[in-house]
Amino acid sequence: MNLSIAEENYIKSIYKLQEGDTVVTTNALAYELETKPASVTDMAKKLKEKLLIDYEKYKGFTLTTEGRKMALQIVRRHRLWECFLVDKLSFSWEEVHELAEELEHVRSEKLTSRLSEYLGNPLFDPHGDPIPDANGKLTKPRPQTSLDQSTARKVVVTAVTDQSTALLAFLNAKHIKLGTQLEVIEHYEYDNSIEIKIKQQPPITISEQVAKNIMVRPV
Amino acid sequence: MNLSIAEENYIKSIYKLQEGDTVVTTNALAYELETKPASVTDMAKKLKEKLLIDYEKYKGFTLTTEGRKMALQIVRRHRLWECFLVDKLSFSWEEVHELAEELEHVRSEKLTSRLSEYLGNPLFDPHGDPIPDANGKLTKPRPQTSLDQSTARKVVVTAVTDQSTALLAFLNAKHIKLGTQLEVIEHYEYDNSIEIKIKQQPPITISEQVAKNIMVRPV
DNA sequence: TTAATTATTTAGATTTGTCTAAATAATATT
DNA sequence: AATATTATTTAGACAAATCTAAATAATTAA
Repeated sequence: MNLSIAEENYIKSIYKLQEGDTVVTTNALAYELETKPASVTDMAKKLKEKLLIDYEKYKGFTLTTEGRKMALQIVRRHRLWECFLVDKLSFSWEEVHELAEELEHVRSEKLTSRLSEYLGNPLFDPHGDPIPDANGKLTKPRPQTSLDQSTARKVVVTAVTDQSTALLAFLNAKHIKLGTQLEVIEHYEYDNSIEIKIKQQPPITISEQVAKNIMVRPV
Repeated sequence: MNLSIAEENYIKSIYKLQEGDTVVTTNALAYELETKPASVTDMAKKLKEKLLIDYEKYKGFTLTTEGRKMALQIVRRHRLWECFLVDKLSFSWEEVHELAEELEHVRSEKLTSRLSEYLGNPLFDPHGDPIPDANGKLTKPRPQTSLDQSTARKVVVTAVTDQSTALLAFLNAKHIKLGTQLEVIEHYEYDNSIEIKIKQQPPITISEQVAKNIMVRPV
């Protein structure tokens, strides 16, 4: 099955939005892909035709087994390229998403497996997301909660769920990156903001909105 | 100036065919791009509009200064990716062309310069072709002649001009690659075939056609 | 349960890059 | 120089991916 770049992007986004067995709606997908609902309907017909999604008018979409397989291959390539850019070319983790978005569309099983091998067959990308193996098998994600839900005092940052430039820039300014150790000092119930301390730095306060997008694992 | 992948491929092919100041013809470009002359004419109008080529009806095309600049950037990316695939991912030099053909279209100055740096700012790609620097400056190609014109007895293979799978497979079978040392034993005037010897291997005979496509440098 | 709102789809148009078939220009041949 | 051949361009069509505006279905609220 040979997909166009556009089709790959749709499949990837449906995968991303599907989370479990949720049905993906037309509007949600249009928003995710920064396109119009009418365009999504058009593409949905094509993907159904190719047996990559289940789709009935007005009922939303879910990936078929074949579609999920495709999605996992794309995700695999995306995350491996992110590793490459960070580990080998010294990009910072907030810069790599866009580039990986392009590199992921080079479809070569041989390239992908060689790249993976070269990187030491990593299990997680720089954002902490698991990398599917060649068969599409995902390593169980590390036990993690969002910072606003965490009860532990000492935690490590394992992922950031919102990839917006705004958030990533904010975290960068505060010197918070993957692997950064945080100590939770105080949880203010009034607005759910959190006071944290990073080693050798003065404590800072983080809004609930930010805390929700920082994933952590107890140390 | 933001070019589509199709436009980039046209610019690159015109650059390739232009060699010096030759005017590129519609048919030659159509053949190179494996497309139809009518399509070439269509695209020529667009590229002229964008000031990347000089073009008058029935008179062929040449790149403008701006067009040549674009071409050199694409060529730079292509050849750097070839280096990466061979040096880092252990691909053999005859496999990398197609993959580089795709990777070259990721347009990021930062990625390109980081990649170049990571590879040690190489001056030549695995086929022996010079890599333009960030400003589009080309290193003078190494002094080389085709094997059929070479007068030296001992030579090194520096490049292969014909990238066809057939030739590359042939060379592979004979264990001839970039950097291979050859000793010219005999030049048969009858059919211009050449008898050569590779270290620790029995002598082999090579047709004029093959010899024309193997570039060598005296040792 | 009807009306209002929101979500989704359809119809028809647009852009990019391509094609075939026919027309025209340039070049080669006699 | 007239004719034949080859190269190039034009005209008109098509597929992919998108869009806007209008129509229709589903959902929510009164």
